[in-house]
This record gives sequence, C-alpha cells and structure tokens, in this order.
Amino acid sequence: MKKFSSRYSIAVHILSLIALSPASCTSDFIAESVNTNPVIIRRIIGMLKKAGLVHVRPGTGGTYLQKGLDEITLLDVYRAVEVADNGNIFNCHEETNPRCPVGANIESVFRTKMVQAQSAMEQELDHVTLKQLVSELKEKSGSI
Amino acid sequence: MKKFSSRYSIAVHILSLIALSPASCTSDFIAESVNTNPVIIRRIIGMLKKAGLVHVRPGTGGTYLQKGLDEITLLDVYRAVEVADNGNIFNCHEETNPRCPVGANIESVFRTKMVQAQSAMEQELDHVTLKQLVSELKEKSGSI
DNA sequence: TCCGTTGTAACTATAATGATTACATCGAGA
DNA sequence: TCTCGATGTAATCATTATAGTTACAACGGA
Ligand code: FES
Ligand code: FES
Repeated sequence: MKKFSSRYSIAVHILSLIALSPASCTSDFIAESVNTNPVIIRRIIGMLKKAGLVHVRPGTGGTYLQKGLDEITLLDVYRAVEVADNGNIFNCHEETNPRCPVGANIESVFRTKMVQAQSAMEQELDHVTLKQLVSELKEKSGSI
Repeated sequence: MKKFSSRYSIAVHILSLIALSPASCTSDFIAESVNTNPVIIRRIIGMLKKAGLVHVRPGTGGTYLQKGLDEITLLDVYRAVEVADNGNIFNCHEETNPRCPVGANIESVFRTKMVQAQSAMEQELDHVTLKQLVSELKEKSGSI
C-alpha cells in the first residue's frame, strides 16, 4: 500500500458536514467543502447509504443521517468505505513452498499476529463516536 | 489502499528462514521457499540491511541476522519495509475549502484520531519478537 | 582467474485511485 | 403534466504502487 484511500477521510468529512450544516447537503454543496468532484462524493455517499448510516432524498436532493451522532463510530465509517478486501489490511504472500517448514507454516502464524494488531487499531476507532469528533470540530471553529 | 504490500510478510518469512535454516541463505534459496523471484528477495533484504537487521556476505553470498532473535520485533520489520510515506497509513484529503468550518478544521481533528489508532496497532506489533514467532513456527512444523 | 552471488537498473503488466464526462432516472413544485 | 435540479452509475483517463522479469556490473572465495 502506502496509504489507505482518502475515501475514509472524505466520508468522515461528509458526515461531519451533514451533522453541522443547517443547509440541505447536496453532492455539489459537499463537493465544494471537500474540494473535489461531486461524483466522488456521490460514490462515497452510496457506500454510507448501503451501510445504513445515511439516507438520501432522490429527486429533490440532500443527504441525512440515519442514526444519531452518538450511534456512529469511526469504525462504522471505516467499515462502510474501506473495503479492505475481506477486511484484512495485511497481505500474506500466497503459495509458498509447502516442502519448506517455514513456507508451510508461517502463513497461519503470521496471520494470527496481524489479526491481533489490526483488531487493536479497529478497537481504537470503535471508541470514537461522530458526536465526540463533531464536538471537537465545533470547539476549533467557534460555531457554525 | 486495499492491503499493505506483501513485502512485509515476505520480510518476516525471510528472517524466520534465516533463523531456522542451518544452510547458507542465498537469495535463490530463499526465493524457493517464498516462491517468488530472487530479485524480489534481494530488494527486501536490501531494506532489512539498511535497517540494521541483517548483514550480507557479498561475493560469497548468504544473509545473516545482525541482532538476536529476541531483539527484533515485528514492528522493527514493519518499519524496515513498509515505507508508508512518512509513516502514516491513513490518508487525509488535502486542500479542503478553508472557508467552510468543517473543511478548515477537520484535518487536524481527524489526523489526531488516526494517529491514535495507528499507534495502537504498532504497539501490538512491538510486543511480538521474532523469537516468539519462530518458536511458534517450530511447534507447528515439529522440528527443522 | 573463475564462478556463483549480490546489488541495481530498466522494463512490463496489473490494479487501485481520483478525476471527469455523460446520461438515464427521480420527484417536488410550477 | 412538464420542468428542472439532483441522484445513481457507467465509461474513460492519468497517475501511482506493486510484482515480476531480464540484464549486467561488481564482489570475493576457491
Ligand atoms: S508464507 Fe505467508 S509469510 Fe511466507
Ligand atoms: S479535510 Fe481532511 S477530513 Fe475533510
């Protein structure tokens, strides 16, 4: 890799904007705050919708939270958009030489350790709700 | 992203093989266990060498650990090969609209949370030494 | 001196990402 | 009912990381 897709930070941005903005949040409006193309926004909103985090008013336009701010954690958002193939961020090279004791067994040992490490990260994300994040945002920006 | 590069799992594989194999570990020998091209192995060994984890006998051939197995953690290996640009695995979209309260402030708030999550993962990796990993490998494979 | 090995450069193919254009569809309001 | 703005989505393109491969100079022990 290098880095995760910026889908994640954009998704958090979108949800925060919806939470804070009194205006109707169309993809054009959001795109202006994020500073990207509206289609990028719509794609990400599509994933958030599929995860049950928001609903959209088709035709008329506008995206709205489907849950309370304190019911959405950063982990929920992460899961909604990250799409780490089957959820694992660590890659294990496949098809090692089975006749070598290391090649035959290292995969399961390595994988176990990686699952632990990844879980530690995800638990951390699970402890932060959008409510907390948005309140920190408000502090920094004075008011909206 | 999707996933981290398999460089990481291959690096762990290489170090484990060196620790367990009585034979001289040339890139060809290692490549056969990992089941890939020797050049891939040499590239990764180059990174491990730069990190001070192994040394190589040029000319003659063979790679050897430069530290004790209990002095090398999975975090050391991760740092040696992962090259997550400047070390951050989470991406934050840049150049948001500074005139929008969310765009102006979300980056620093988001970044703080991500650093915490990433640290939790890295701490987990720091708690596993190659010694532990290799001993688990031995258990699974009987003996070498 | 020979010969196997290392260290790199160069090239290719594949895949993910981000951006963009295009357009069918929807739905509220005139 | 018709219009108009918004959504949903397909298609295309440029950029970048990765993995694999060939080629070859440099090294150093036998
Ligand atoms: S087999 Fe996955 S670590 Fe080498
Ligand atoms: S500015 Fe980085 S989250 Fe939108």
